[in-house]
Amino acid sequence: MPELPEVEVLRRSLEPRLVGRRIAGVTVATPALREPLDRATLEERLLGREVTALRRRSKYLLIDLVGGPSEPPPSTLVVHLGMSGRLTVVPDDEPPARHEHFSCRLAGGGRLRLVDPRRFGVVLALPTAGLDRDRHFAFLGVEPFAASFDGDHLRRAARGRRGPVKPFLMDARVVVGVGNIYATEALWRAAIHPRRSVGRIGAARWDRLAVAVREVLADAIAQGGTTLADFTDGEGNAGYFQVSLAAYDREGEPCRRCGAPLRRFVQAGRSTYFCPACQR
DNA sequence: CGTAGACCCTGCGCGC
DNA sequence: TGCGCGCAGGGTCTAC
Repeated sequence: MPELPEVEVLRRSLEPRLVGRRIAGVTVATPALREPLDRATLEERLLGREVTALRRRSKYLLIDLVGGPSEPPPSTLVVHLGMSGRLTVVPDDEPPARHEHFSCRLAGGGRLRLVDPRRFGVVLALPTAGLDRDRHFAFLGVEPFAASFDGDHLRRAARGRRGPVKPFLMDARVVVGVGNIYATEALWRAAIHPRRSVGRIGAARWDRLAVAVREVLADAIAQGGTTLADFTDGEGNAGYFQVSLAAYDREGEPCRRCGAPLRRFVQAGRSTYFCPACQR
């Protein structure tokens, strides 16, 4: 469910509600997420600490923490929402929700909780120092809003590789944060066929694609993300970029550029939508 | 080596 | 109304 824009929207909404707050309690209700939750480590690295900042790397939300009884080194709560995760702050008297697998009680009131029906999410606590050498982050590629992400980056990354451009664009070693929706949308914006081989894309097309990726992500962030079923920000608000989707989930509907009916097919196990007339 | 497919899990919408 | 099927925004592992 959440790609980069949704995690960024979540980060921005939670930041003012969490920075400066202290974690007074940790509850692990369901350890069996994509990776088992380690209650002892979570307690050790979270309890009694104060939130200093919220960051994002790829589709991971990073909640930085300092302090605690024994002056421990800074730690970071890492949360990945998987497909169906929702992270929100709710009042203390809010009863535990179905699929509320993990929560932190905040000193002074409120509870940060993860609700995740499909349990593809990840929650872990790591030392802040050396975070990017952790296995979850060590092999991640460039952030799409970094200065180094451009057509040239894509062109060089594609060198020596084969296969269609859409799975390439979704490969986090190439560029992070671009999932099925935004890969579909970026290719539509750049008028590139999702099946086009990466070996048959010239510099001009790579440039166009890099611009399209950045634009579609920025537009989605500005509109609060895409809510297909269950994405919300940290206060429970839905996004509304779904009304701006030009290709995703629009099989049979007219292309907004040329009017031809959009088509759907399955690529690398995921639904892909494209305009057979103007995406080449 | 890189790429394709299965798999993890629950919920929902659809067709019968 | 009820049931079974297919599908869903992610990532990782195995098999070629």
